[in-house]
Amino acid sequence: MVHKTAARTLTFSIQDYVKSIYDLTAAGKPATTTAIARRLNVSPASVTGMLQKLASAKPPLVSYKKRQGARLTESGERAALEVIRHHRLLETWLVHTLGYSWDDVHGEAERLEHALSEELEARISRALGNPARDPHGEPIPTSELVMPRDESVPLSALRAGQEAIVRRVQPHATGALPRLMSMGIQIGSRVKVIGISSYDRLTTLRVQSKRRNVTLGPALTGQVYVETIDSKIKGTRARE
Amino acid sequence: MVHKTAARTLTFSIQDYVKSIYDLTAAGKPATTTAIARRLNVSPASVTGMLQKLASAKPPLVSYKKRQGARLTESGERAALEVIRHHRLLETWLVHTLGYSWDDVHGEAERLEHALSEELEARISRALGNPARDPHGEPIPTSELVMPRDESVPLSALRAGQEAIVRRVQPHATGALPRLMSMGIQIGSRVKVIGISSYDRLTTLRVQSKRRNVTLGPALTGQVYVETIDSKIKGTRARE
DNA sequence: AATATTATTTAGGCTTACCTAAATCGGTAG
DNA sequence: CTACCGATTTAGGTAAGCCTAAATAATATT
Repeated sequence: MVHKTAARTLTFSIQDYVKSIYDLTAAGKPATTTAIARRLNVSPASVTGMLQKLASAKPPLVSYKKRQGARLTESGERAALEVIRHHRLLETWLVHTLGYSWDDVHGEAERLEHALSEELEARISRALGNPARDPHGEPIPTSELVMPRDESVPLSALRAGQEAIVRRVQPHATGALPRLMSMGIQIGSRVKVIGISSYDRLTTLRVQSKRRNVTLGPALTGQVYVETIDSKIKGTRARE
Repeated sequence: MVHKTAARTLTFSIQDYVKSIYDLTAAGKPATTTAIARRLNVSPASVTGMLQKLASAKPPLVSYKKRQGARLTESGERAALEVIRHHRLLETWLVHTLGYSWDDVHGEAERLEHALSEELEARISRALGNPARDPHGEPIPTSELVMPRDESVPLSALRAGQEAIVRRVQPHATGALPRLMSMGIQIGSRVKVIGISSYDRLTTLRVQSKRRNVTLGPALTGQVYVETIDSKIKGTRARE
């Protein structure tokens, strides 16, 4: 059925697309058809169709040239940030007021995000004290749709011996969150890189609070973002 | 776009239909095509189509014979109660935790009700202490999908001189809620019927707490349900 | 009973968002 | 430079849900 709600007149599907494209272009490169398809569990052919549609919408939401992937336009990015704000506020809300655990709210928020009015968004945000991060440590866009800066780097960028604090975890990789929980790693956990096997890129970490060592594969170290201890000590140093 | 969530595999649209039919058949008579159409803001032709579909679904959700209106089957009623439970829990939730006013939550809940998982439903219910009524005084079906009995009668059924307590207000009639608010009537308000003009069916009430008289037309007195004081005094007398 | 009104259904279409199968493009390996 | 492979696009369908216009049935009016 067709549903247009919340984020003005955008269908649920379109909201999902712009959100995915936002994430996929975070690294600077355009989002490829297949990457979007994988993310949305949809065939590549469907993605092509949708991209063509989004690119030729009244205010185009993506810029897109055949076989070159897609990027969000100004409007597209606004739309994406709106959805992301909804999603992350909802996650925070569910954790804070209903006792959900951080590794359990993603799917729930995914469903609710499209049904949130501006009014409700504002009330939730206010009730939570206008939080800047969600339970996974991901920054929440402001009500003016500005995404807060985030200085953290992926765990995979650290070298042996470095210490860091876990700042955020991308909740997409299914299973990543429970995995981390079971190893005693959460947002705020302090970890030290014991070693990285150059052969298979396995990273061994010490989780300080647990006095315990754990080993993570590249699938996880790419999803976990940390702030290294030195950059923290030097304060605002890394500002740009 | 097509969305199937929450209440198992029923589309949003179907959920809306069964909910409407539930309400419309409350009086015992089948729900007519046009009544459903009005309620859902849809053309009568579309309703016919949907009723045919619902009647021939795998487990039929409605029983329906050409030109005779529709009733819910067992499964249809379960589906409706599920949606209604979602809706009323959400209303209660929004009022209790986000400071919404009772005349402002209906639309919000209408959008969210379809996106509620069983899990979230249960958590909300628990957090609220498994409430039996929503902010409009409407009974909330239990988690086993039993609709609590409700002994209240429409204000329009009272005679002059009778006193009663306002128990629930049907939130559908747009504008009814703000109207009542402005007259100082809420759930729990004690009122006394001063008189009913036999000519145009206008009811004049005294709102005890406000020491104030107000006059309501039949559009309102049919939506406001009350418990008369005597039935209250005699306790469980009116049990069937 | 005949006509008018209203309610309902049928018929034919549209849009959104999917899908599969069959081209086609572009880059890499020989 | 050419063949191949994976990524992408085109073509042709499907399913939901809605709509309008026209036909038909039920009810009301005279």
